[in-house]
Amino acid sequence: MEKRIYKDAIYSAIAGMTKAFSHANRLEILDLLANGEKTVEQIATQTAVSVANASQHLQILKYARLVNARRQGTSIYYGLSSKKAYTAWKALRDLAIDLEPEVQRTMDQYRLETNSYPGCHFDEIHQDTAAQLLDVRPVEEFAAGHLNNALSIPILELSERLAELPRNKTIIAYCRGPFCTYADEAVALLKANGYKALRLEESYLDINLQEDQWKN
Amino acid sequence: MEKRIYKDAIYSAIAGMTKAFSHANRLEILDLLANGEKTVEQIATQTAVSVANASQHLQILKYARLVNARRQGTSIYYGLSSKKAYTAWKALRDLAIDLEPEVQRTMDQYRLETNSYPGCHFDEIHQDTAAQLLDVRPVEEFAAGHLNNALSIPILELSERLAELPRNKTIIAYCRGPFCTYADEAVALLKANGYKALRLEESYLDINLQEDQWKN
DNA sequence: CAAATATTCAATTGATTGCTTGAATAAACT
DNA sequence: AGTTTATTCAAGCAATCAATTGAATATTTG
Repeated sequence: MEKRIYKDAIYSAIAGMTKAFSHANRLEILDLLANGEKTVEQIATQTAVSVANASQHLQILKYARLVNARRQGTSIYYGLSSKKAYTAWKALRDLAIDLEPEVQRTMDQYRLETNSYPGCHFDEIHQDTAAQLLDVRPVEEFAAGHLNNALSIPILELSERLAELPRNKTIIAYCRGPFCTYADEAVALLKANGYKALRLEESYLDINLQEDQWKN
Repeated sequence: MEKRIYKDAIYSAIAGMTKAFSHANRLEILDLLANGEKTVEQIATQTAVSVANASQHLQILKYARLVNARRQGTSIYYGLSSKKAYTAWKALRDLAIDLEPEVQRTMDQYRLETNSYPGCHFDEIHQDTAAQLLDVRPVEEFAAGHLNNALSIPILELSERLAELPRNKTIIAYCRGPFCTYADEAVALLKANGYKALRLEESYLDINLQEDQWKN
């Protein structure tokens, strides 16, 4: 094999897979699926596209082996194929947060408009006994994996279930990751009801991935 | 700001940056620039495209902030903008090596055709006194950064400079990374001349990045 | 076996991306 | 100042990608 042919083949194959990452909707889908399996319809609804369109994007992700599909009952559940797929998405995400001003600006503006307060990091609070972790994602996502000692109250039920939360602790709300707004909404609601509350910057998967690093 | 508008803005901005990664030639350029600054002409020559075409790809990479440009004398030198950019490329690369069969197959076939021998990893050899690290990249790349205790003999000069290598040690050749063939060529030449030689799987940057992880 | 339902396919149209060519720019050297 | 040289720009054409629509498929459930 010619050296040039070899390199072209390799880099083209990688670029082919990389193309799966280069569409806003597909990134959103990956971010969503990182938190647990979902049906095509759920994905379409939550990312605000048509079912046919979501299906097409899922085909592309499946062809690139970033997600896999599993039939259960009448539906097909799509899920992230591997942790490495999340690692790659996280690397791209962190890079963009770092050097794409548009991303920073949009995040800042959102937090300003919604009067969000500064978040905190897992390292700072995870052995603080005066802090209570609160997972505000849907229950299925909590079931698929969550931080140790976290309480599960989905954001939609939070206003009715405030009583379950300890009054004497700071509530640390977390959700799907840096672009998810559930935790911000939770903090706003909690503060309005007299709780001390903060948003955790990391998601469950970010922590999970980090812990894996120490294992190796 | 509407939640939907916010998410669309964020994911679109990230996808915009990600598009810079989704072309074979641009990946090859990133891989090249990770080893040190180069002029447009050098990049064009080494990646086998026209100068105008290389320039266009570089504009795209620059716009995405993955590379930056610096004028020196009559030429413009392009270089990787940050270590994070390499981290992201490495994450994509590793993911593809892991789950894109075409990449694996091509690498395997190349090694078979060129009778390449199995490589070794930095962990296994870096404090082995019976091993001699050999950097076969061009001198400028060696100057831009190299592994401790490595000798620098560019692949083009290797056949004339064999005498500089210790006969009693195993020569561990390394180059630009997993898709670079210099180290394979070096090992073939060394073995043909009676040396014990192995290819190092990692590049200088891979090790460098790994060491940074422990620092944090 | 038939009906219901979730998902995928196929075809179309418009938008974006990629490469080539030849000209334009801009800095550096004489 | 004029010339050289490296790089970029602009225009054009081909190829690829994206969203929509409506139909087709396949599996479950009755």
